Amino acid sequence: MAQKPGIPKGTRDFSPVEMVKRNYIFDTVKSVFQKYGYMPIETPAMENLSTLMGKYGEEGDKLLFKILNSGDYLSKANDQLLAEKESNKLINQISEKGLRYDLTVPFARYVVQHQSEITFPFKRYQIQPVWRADRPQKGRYREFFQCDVDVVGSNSLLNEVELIQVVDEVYRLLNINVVLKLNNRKILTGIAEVIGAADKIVDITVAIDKLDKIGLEKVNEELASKGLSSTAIETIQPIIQLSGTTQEKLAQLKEVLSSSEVGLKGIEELETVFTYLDHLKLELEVELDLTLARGLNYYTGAIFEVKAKDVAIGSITGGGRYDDLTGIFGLKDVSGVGISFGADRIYDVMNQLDSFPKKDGVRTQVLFVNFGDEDELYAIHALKNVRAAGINAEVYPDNGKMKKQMTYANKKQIPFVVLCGEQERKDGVFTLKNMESGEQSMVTLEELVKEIQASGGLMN
RNA sequence: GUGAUUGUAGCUCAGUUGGUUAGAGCGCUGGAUUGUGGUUCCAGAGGUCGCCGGUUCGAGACCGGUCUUUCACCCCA
Repeated sequence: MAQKPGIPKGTRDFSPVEMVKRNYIFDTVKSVFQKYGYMPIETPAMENLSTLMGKYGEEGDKLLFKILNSGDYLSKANDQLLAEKESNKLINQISEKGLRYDLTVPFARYVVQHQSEITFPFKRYQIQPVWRADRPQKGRYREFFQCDVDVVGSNSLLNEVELIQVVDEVYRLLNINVVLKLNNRKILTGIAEVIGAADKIVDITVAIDKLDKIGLEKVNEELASKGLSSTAIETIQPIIQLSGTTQEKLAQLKEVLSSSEVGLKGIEELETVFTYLDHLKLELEVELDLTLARGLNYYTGAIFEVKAKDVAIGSITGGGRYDDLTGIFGLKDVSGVGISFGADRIYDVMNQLDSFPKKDGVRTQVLFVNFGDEDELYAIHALKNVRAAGINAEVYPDNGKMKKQMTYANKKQIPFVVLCGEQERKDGVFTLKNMESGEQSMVTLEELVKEIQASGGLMN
């Protein structure tokens, strides 16, 4: 009995039509990355679990896909744990590999492992799928592609500025209106310091991140429930509700954080970045947003997030600076900063806005109808010349009915069809049919090539 | 992980309080048209109603479980 085929939850097949669009996104970001001097690398889909575990917080560990050891994976398992169904404790006995959760941690691993061959600062980009075992929902998949650009081995804020330029250029090319939100983890640390709750920084950032979602009152409730005193909550009110221009916000912050060295350092960094951005006069809207926390706990400086203005789908790009990601793997004092473009969400946004280019440049421009035998030979000979002229062309592989071959051309939206049977072959010509207008004419090979090239080739 | 939601032909969906042989549109195949697609007309093929179990004389419909879809929460691209 034939079983119904299917794919795992949260994964997707991509049809030719979708791939053309996806590749357009990949090609666009790649071209920008390369323009700024970033070079490609790739890393394996699976990493050692020890590389992945503990890098994304408790929640992240849960969302890691673990791979069962090969062979008799239970043979080394502890009997007692097995009997008690202690899956969490059993994991490291039955699994030593996992699917990568993002591209940043594998990159840090790569840098440490290849440090002797790398010239710093190292600028790399990486476009590969990542996997997360959470429940799929709108704009969330279990397998999705990230397009990462990172610089490691440089503390300069010029890198932050450059990455913002990359964001600006990518989204201008893709024709998406976005706003880039900028914050600095040092400021968040400073806030926690000022209210004497340095250990609560994660709780505080998570709570204020929800401001525009659940409102001020609920945020304060959450802060209280996490054990913050009412005076502490009182102290950070002006920060949560900061308003005015960027300059005004920074000035207010300076006052509140005057007693915190890290806090002031964070403000200074932001000021520098904003000053550079002012000089560059980007079209991109850059907004200082203190409610931007981002969950990944390895960020130490700048934090970025990009949202589409016209589509509600969550962030489509995110990133930040991490001062010590390579430290865990034994390479100290290498700071890095990077951002990640979420290709799948960008795809969803562009689809909703219908902002993909109409002409894709990849589909077949002309189909040669197959009449078999000597006519077929005549066709493939001409076909070779047409292809040599840079035209995407194919011949129908079987001497099938005309109706079938024409239907094929129609379905594939091939704009031209060439008919060359006995008569044409004897006269050394071709019948060229324009599938859009229905017109057809007898032409020589040269005229055929010229006409297809002149048409721009592609209908939508 | 928590709370909802969906599943009937290749696709989109009807299917009455539980009652004979489960329907439509689109698509597909063949024909009208042996060298002409996208329009039209005619005919045909295609379904263990997601899966397992239960209630019932009788289940596509009701109940339980499971998988799947979509959505919200947590978290995140």
